[in-house]
Amino acid sequence: MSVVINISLNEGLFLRNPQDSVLGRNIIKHSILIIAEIGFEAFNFKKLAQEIKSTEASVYRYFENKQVLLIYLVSWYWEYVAFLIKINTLNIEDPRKKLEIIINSFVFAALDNPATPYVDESKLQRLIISEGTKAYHTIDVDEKNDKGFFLNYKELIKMVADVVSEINPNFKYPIAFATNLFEMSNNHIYFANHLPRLTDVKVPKNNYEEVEIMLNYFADKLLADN
Amino acid sequence: MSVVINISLNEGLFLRNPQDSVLGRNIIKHSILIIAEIGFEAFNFKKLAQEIKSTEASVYRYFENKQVLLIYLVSWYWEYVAFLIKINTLNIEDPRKKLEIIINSFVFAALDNPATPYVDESKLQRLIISEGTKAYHTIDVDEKNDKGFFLNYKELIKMVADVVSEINPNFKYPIAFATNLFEMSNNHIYFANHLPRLTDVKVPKNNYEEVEIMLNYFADKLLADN
DNA sequence: TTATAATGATAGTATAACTATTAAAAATAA
DNA sequence: TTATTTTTAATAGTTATACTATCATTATAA
Repeated sequence: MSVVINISLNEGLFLRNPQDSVLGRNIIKHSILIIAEIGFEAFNFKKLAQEIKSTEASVYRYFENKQVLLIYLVSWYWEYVAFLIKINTLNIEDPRKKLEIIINSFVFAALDNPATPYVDESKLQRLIISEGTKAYHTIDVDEKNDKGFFLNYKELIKMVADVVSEINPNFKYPIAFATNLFEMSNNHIYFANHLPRLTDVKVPKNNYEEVEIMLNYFADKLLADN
Repeated sequence: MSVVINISLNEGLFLRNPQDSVLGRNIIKHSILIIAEIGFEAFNFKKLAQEIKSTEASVYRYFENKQVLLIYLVSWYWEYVAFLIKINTLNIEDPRKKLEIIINSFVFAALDNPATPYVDESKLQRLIISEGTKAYHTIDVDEKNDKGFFLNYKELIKMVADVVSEINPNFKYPIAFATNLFEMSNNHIYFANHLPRLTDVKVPKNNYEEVEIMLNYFADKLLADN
């Protein structure tokens, strides 16, 4: 028996659902691997097609262009993190404990999950950390937003912000703090690996424990009732 | 009489110092305007050359490529913010007051300064907000870092982190908090303008007051001695 | 089995990101 | 002031990217 998680994403993100065919799943799988390896700028559909022994034209039948494919991958990740949070907080009452699990889920998202056979979670997380914000730092962000391309991220943030408000209803910026937790998590892993003078934490051998401790420290200070 | 601020940047960032010639200053001036208008991806040296009535080849004599030009602009901005902070905190003793001025300087950086005749600060800030992180989110970040391309940012962060430690020597993550102040400042202005559901603040007509208040709120909570 | 859809193979266009060469103009030094 | 050097402009060319179009082939579904 095997369980397969099916992540559902906005239909506008693709021309043909990549989850429904071998070629589609290959596109997802190998685009993650290639982008994680050579970076988003050097990545293109020709290289991807060569890797999966298909053609550029075939890849274009699934995704409008590489920018939208990136948004797809990022949305997939956000949905996956939301899924992890939901199952891990299922029986938890205490909101502070819930937030702890949320923070831990950012880290846990790097563990490979056999229920997602065509996604290497560890590589995908690396991609998110180094390329993720390029998904929404584009000149046409408003049009893309109108098409609902960022809904998954917004829903995830809303979920976290609600927990923040539960912990301390008087805290004035629950949404900003929720987005900040994500951004900090990604940024400081990146800084620790590449620009260590921009952070206080270390991540030896991709052990993100210090990042987790830091985020909880920030949460405690910010959400203390004083 | 006129005062002209000369920002000094790492020599590795350019092939010929753009501050030393009319063409060079034109490159700086118009690259800011064009990138702020059409975004970094659509920007290229041909469009820039057309705008300043020069040629692609001439632009290439100043900058290796558009990525390095972006780092130059971003570094220029960081140096400028550092300069603003220094003159505005000159006679201030109280570190909490200093941090308030630092936070205010992020906002103030958008005011046009006649002492920098070839830089439109307001446009440059918009560029930093929407494209800034692309300067260091590149596959060759380590090599660029080795060449000292990000020193200006690091120095600025160090200066802010020192103030943070002055306010509360027991605070465990002064550097992370300093970088976070910058990132939050930029991100939440961007979110307020493009993805409002990712923040709690509003920036009507580029009035960044709410962002300033939020950052000070975070600073107070985080640096309170408890 | 036939129709329909998905994929592959191939070709072509416009633009980007450079590099090279030579001539003209501008700056500077003798 | 002229001669020399440096900078810029004009032009052309190369390789790669980001697509689009067409048609043949293969898989799938009715």
